[in-house]
Amino acid sequence: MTDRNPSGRELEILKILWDAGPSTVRQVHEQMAPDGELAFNTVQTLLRIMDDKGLVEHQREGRTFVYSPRRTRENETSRLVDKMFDGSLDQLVVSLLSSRNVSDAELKKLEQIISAARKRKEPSRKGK
Amino acid sequence: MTDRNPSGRELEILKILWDAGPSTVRQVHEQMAPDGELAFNTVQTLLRIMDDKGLVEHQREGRTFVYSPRRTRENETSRLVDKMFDGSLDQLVVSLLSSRNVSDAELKKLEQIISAARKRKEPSRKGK
DNA sequence: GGAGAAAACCTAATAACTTAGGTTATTGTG
DNA sequence: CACAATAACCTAAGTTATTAGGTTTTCTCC
Repeated sequence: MTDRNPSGRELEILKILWDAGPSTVRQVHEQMAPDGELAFNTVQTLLRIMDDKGLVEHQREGRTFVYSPRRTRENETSRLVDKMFDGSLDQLVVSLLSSRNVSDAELKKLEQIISAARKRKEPSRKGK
Repeated sequence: MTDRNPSGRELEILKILWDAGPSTVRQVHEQMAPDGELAFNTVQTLLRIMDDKGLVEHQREGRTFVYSPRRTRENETSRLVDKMFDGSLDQLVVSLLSSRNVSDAELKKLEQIISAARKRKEPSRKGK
């Protein structure tokens, strides 16, 4: 039970909580089903179960519960990369670049992100 | 039915097929459960169901079936990124860099991968 | 050809996921 | 106070996932 993965709907809810921050059942419901494709109660049940499983936690706010994700998107993604690529970030990126059309602007941004990460790493390479 | 996601075990099996190439039930079983934690029949059933769902396909080879994945790892990953990050590759990478310790060697390799992708995209243009 | 092994095929039970209806408690309003 | 609204709580039904035991088929070897 240590690390069961979130199922489809669970992931959907986690994503909403990641994007929107701590939310009430109502708020999550509105995000998931703005046109009522899903009952309020359904979302409520899902959240309660996820609470039991430790995927989210809640806090009373007056008489309503405010739910927050327990796992960060970072960790969740990391687990996925481990699962799909044995942890190889390189492989993941190669894979993504080959499967989707990435704009030059995005590539450029990526380049910057990487080089920034390298700079952050380099200067402290003396300590050991 | 168009795009249901593979569940835990299914993903595990897909990964084996991606890594090892087309395999028989026995081969998959040995990969998944070298010490018999899972029955042969279990793996066989999983593969048959995945076949029904179109996640894998099979081919007779003598009297045994050889299974191959129908979806590429690339596509599967792509779908996941869409789900978690609304398709933003940048966000994904930022996220991963923050959640794991990436070696400088790996970062360097990443840089090369990306700059190669850029070149492929705009052969006529110059880098900065 | 028959015995044994290995494979596919059939079946089923349990657990987990997904959905939502009904019930109860709280609170704000006329 | 009574009533409507809103929220949590309880329950359950239908579906999918996970697991594996039997059964039948097919091959191989003596």
